[in-house]
Amino acid sequence: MNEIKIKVDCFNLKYTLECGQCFRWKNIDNYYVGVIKDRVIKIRQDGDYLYVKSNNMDNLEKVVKDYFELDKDYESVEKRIVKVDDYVKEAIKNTSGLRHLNQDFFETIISYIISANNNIPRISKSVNEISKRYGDKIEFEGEEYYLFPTPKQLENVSVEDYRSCGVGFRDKYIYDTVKRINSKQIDLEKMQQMDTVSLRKELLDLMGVGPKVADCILLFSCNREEVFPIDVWVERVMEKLYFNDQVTAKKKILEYANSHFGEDAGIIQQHLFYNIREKMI
DNA sequence: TGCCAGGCCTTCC
DNA sequence: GGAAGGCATGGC
Repeated sequence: MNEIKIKVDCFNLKYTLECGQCFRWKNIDNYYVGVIKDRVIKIRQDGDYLYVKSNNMDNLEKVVKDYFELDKDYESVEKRIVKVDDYVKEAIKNTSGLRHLNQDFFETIISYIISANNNIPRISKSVNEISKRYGDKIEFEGEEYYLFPTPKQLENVSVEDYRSCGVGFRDKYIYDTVKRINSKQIDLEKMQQMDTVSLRKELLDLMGVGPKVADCILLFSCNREEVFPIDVWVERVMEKLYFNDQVTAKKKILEYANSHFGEDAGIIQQHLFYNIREKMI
């Protein structure tokens, strides 16, 4: 049997993969196809079960559980946050089962550097192009897939090379970040062990990483659920719901989110974001 | 054609 | 330390 079955509670695969936190999953037939670590994954959900296929079946259940945070008791989290207020309650009602992922740190850093002042289709295109050119190729069920490259694999890639992948003015930011990693100016392994405040500071030191990008990296690849990334959508929805539709400084929005949402701010942000985007797009 | 896209950097005050 | 302006590129 070339497929495993995993029981899930309070999990929605579609919401989780389509809410905009990841850029490389494709919906083909009734499967989502993507890459986790060093393997290709084909995954679909039917009710309370996930069905997963891969070119590498070793330890597949653990790999999938780690990536989708399946061992976390999300039902109690949702039960807790619906009590915050009626707006959050409404958002949860529409997006229940949406989880933040545990994505690769390096890939997430580069992907979110590319995300600045960009749109999701073009971000995906650029990340896929970089993978195709510099990442390892894997064949599965007659198709070719590419892993996101390691820093080492990008060692000799030039600013111009990145530019030709469609990343625009962010070419030099990616180049600089990769160079700092390969020259051991920064250590990705150590960074991930840091407390959130120190880690955030380290990330902000990277070219092309500002407050929003840093918070996305923290939330989508480091499990820091207390951070609250504020992009234009979150800004809009927060102003609409909590600031009487008035233009409000991000600093003020952040203060409100921290005090009002507390340790669950990041999770609530995802539900508010996806809920409003689904309605407006 | 002009504006926008899940911001950030640089310059200037 | 806060406010403007510029920025690659594709889609509408």
